[in-house]
Amino acid sequence: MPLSVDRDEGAPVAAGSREYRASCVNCRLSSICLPLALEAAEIDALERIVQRSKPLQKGQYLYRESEDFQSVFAVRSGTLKAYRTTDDGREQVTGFYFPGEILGMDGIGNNRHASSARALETAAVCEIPFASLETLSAEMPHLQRHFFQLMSREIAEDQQLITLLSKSSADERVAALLVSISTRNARRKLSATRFRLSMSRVDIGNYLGLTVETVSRVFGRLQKLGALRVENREIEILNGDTLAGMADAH
Amino acid sequence: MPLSVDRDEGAPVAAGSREYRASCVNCRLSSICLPLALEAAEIDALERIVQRSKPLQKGQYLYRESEDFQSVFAVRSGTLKAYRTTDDGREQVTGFYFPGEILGMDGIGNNRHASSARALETAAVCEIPFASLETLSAEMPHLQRHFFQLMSREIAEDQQLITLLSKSSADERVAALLVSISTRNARRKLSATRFRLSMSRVDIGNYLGLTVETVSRVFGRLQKLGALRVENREIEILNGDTLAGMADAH
DNA sequence: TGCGCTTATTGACGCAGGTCAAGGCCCGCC
DNA sequence: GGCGGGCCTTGACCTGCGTCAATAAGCGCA
Repeated sequence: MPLSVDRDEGAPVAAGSREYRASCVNCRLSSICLPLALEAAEIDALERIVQRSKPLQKGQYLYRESEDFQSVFAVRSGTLKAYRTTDDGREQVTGFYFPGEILGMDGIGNNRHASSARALETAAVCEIPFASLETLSAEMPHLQRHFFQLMSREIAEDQQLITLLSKSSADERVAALLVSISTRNARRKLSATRFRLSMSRVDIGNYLGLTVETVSRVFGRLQKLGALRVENREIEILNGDTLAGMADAH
Repeated sequence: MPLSVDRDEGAPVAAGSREYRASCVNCRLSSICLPLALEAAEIDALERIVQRSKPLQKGQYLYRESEDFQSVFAVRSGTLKAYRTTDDGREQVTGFYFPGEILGMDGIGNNRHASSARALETAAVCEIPFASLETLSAEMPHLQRHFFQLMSREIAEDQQLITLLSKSSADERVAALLVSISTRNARRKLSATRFRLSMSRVDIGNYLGLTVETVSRVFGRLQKLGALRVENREIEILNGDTLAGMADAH
């Protein structure tokens, strides 16, 4: 039996709303996506620009590299990966995005998506047209600040990945990813110790700058150490301290 | 004889202004730092918040990791490096900043600098208090957009570095850095083919995820290939195409 | 319930780049 | 102008991870 199901995590806590327009007030992810001290009127203005689009099937694109940039997106449910393609055709996964997280911000710079994004499983997103967001930000200082902060954090996270790729061993990289997923799960009130990986070993390896084989061997090693129990894509963290220790050592 | 001297590249084109307040209108770097269609009144408002601080000596800190975040900075002259320290004391250089470029944006996310920055040689910067910038951005849509774009580009550049670290050989990494420096020099109307590296081999290696020895050997190899002439920190690019080819291959 | 495809594991082997060590050179300082 | 310390180079050796290859295990589909 799978440890988690693919439910719509962004669903309103109280059921009943059947309108199409987004309802940020009722969204249980808003504490992650919009941790803002906004007035009721402000939230209303925000909801007016946010659109819930239809769910993406596994493998479907949310946007593609070098397409016109129009919107950023908040994940409601499911997982997406973002990746860029190098001139010679290789791919580099630049991030995994879980419910409550925002993606697409790398396209603002020159009005063109700098990466592609596709669903790793059935996923739903909220679309936030960037032009509207800009207008609204000028009127709502909280919102402006919030987006500056979101982007800044994305920079800081990328720098952490840079450090990881540049300085850490295969074991440390995998440990760091698992810790990251665990932490992000906890933020969403899901289990920090048992979860199902939505990405393949190939994606993990690609993200961490490793081959599939190495990722597989690392899982084996971590399991032998007793830090982990791996069963296909189901993960159980048996010793979080060991894992955390590896993650930021070196 | 060194190929370049350490002059104040941000100096006004026309001499004579002796005021302390920044003069963006006259700054020859403004096309890089502020490529904006701003009204005279707007530029004036901007200048009022920007402060020229006293020059940094080589090795001096502009800011330190985990210090309170107050401002972002634009480089006027010289070069700075930004780096973060991992829990176990290792350093990871996350970027080099040349005249006209902006640094410090990774601190916005949680009001604390996410990295340290220090001068690689005598350097001067313009300080831009972020609180003032936010206020001004709310009034000046162009400016707001400009900063969203700047941050977005920083994300996109970090992603490029991620790809480089994850997928490229030592030769390709070094080639990519040299091409990057060359391009950025050209933007500032300096020679794209002859320049002096302001950073040590250690810094280069650290940035690119390589050891000093490897960097040194790569310089040797590139020289043997006839792509480059290296004399201590003086670089002459003899075959830009070869270099560019290596930089984005793989 | 079985077929075929994709995904994951495991082993054997090679190599790019790390590590260790030894000089040499540049440059600031007295 | 010579002394000292950091910076850079070069060589010899070693190892972690990539590569190649074979097999197994999951999963959608009929």
